[in-house]
Amino acid sequence: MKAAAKKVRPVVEVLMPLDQLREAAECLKCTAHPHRLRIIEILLQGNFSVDEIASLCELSQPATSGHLRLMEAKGLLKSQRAGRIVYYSVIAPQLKGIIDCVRAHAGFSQNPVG
Amino acid sequence: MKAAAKKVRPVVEVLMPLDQLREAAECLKCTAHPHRLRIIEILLQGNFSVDEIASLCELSQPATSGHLRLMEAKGLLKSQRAGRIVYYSVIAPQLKGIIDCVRAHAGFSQNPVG
DNA sequence: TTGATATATCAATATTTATTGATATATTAT
DNA sequence: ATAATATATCAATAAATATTGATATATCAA
Repeated sequence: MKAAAKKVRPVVEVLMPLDQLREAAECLKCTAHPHRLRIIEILLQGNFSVDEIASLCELSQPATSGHLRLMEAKGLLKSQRAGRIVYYSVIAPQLKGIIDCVRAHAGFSQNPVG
Repeated sequence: MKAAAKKVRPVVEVLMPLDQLREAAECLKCTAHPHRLRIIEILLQGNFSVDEIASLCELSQPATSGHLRLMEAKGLLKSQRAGRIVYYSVIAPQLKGIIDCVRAHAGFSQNPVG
């Protein structure tokens, strides 16, 4: 062996590129809000109008609209107008995974079977 | 049938209680940062010192320490001093799930097999 | 047109979070 | 005690987010 080999720790496995981490962080930040998590929970079960979501969440209409538009702007949701009603729905597949993860670790299970 | 039954939409399945959503949001908010995601990636592969993490992440020492203590304060990590070196490690099981979710949707797979 | 309903936008303030460098503390070796 | 190393804290400014109510727009019905 040559010169003082500096104590080397096991090399870390491949890490995701920063760009991807930034994107992921954006998405996570968007979901990191209790009311938005609830809205996502609801929309994972179907399409709902702003009004329906507002009352299911017990939120004001403007607040609900704000959350929905924020998530739409980030590409997590999409909206579709039918007359005067606007229906929102999930488009980002990662939302299912995030909610599953949240449920899994909150002592809550969607299918209380096991 | 009696009176005008108001058009009823399929009832939404059980939603998580707000308290749990608040907790989950706290945790998500904490992970929703590109450098912290990287730190979590690293710590999921073992225990590392502040210095090691700083250089793996190309972050300053104070910045690294700040992120680590924040995550420790939220109960996601723990630290253990050995002499003058402090090793951090993961304690919150949900971190694995979050990183898996992030990897799954970033066109990145840890085991580039399939 | 008017009125009613559904949704979106704005503005203003409050709160939180990020970022940085300077400095403090703790540990070990001499 | 002093020096060197490893980590933590502080302070100050910047930047991002949340929250609320008032108001605007759009659609439909009469």
